[in-house]
Amino acid sequence: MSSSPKIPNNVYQTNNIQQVGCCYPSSMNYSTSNSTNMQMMGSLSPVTMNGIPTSSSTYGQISNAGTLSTTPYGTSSSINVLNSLSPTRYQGNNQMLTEKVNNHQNINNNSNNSTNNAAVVAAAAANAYRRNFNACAKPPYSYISLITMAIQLCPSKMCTLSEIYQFIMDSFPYYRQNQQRWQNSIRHSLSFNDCFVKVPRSPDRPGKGSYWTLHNEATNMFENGCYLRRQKRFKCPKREAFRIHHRDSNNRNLDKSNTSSSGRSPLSSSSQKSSDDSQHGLISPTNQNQQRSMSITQNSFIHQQNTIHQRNGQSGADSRNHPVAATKLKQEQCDFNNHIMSFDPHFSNINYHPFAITTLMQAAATGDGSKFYDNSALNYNLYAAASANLPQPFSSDYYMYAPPTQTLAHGGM
DNA sequence: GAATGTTTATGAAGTA
DNA sequence: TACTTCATAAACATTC
Repeated sequence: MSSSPKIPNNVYQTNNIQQVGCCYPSSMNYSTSNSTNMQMMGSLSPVTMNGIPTSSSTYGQISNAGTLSTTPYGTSSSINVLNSLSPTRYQGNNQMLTEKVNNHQNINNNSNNSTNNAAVVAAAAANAYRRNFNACAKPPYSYISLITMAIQLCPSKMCTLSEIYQFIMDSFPYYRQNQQRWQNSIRHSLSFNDCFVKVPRSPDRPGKGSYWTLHNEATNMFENGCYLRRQKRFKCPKREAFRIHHRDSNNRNLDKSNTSSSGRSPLSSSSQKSSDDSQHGLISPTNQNQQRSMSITQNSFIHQQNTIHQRNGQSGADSRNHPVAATKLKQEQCDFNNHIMSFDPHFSNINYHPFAITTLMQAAATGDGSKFYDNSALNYNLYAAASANLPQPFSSDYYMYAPPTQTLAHGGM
């Protein structure tokens, strides 16, 4: 027998495409620091993506080339090719959109059942391809979106914090870096936003941390399916009423109010949300609105400066926020909504919105791959060829595909 | 002690 | 332009 580690049930592998599944709880250890196998898979360690070193938890799948790749799940004879150029939705523009639609229509017109089936899986591969080939780009999804994805894609609709972390890292290579930074933000988002509700563990499932789920009335925050920015922030009515009440109260007593050195309200209690959340209760208000109002003048000035920067083709002042690519993506989405949905009935259903992460991630399992398209017929053929070797169905709750490998470049055309 | 959870604070960017 | 949403940092508390 081979000395290869046991392959989890939800992991499949072919010579051409590795499907790296992740079934909650993730049973796979991707840490390069603990796995010599991962170091074997990539020729470079630490791995770099477009020159940017990744964290120690980087997957082997995004490593650079190895002629014979050994992974914890087996051996692959394929060559992972990264850093090659591929048009991506992060780099979209109007012309690309037009091309995409044309290609999409051509695909629909010319396809038979066989190629449709191929396209189902190819679509997911294409999406993952784009994701992986943009590994250093920040995904244009907010933390609230990412958490929502994790919860909604989980069959039980509940995730622990660590499972949310894992989902994000599984799905978006960008977040395999600077984990302390974004994980703090994730925790903040969970606590701060009313749309997330903490569910205590049952006695038969002991462990650290609670489960997190979506508030009953917040399950449709992203009803347009695009997960980019919510139309309106969800606020629990009870909490909002409490906030308003207490804000007014605070305003009346503004002169008297005295916060501690940490700025905490006397009402603040770190245990309050947990106890109240489980009962859909209330939390202490914040003074954020007041503080924001005080900074409006400065904010407006900065905003003007950034507008000038953007007119000149420069990014905003703060690189921490969404990259310019996200702006382009949103423009692309806007163009799509305005000009394409109107004449393409296939996209009139929001469930087919190509920017919906649920569409992207579930297509291989349930969807119609023909709704995907790419502006490159070459790439489409590669994906279609790749799909022939993809195992299905698969049982993983969360899944993603490694990028198509170089072997496809020869076999696909 | 590490992971998890809560809150305050600040500022960038989007929207009406 | 005012307001909202989101990202990030940090302090601190709680839980395992």
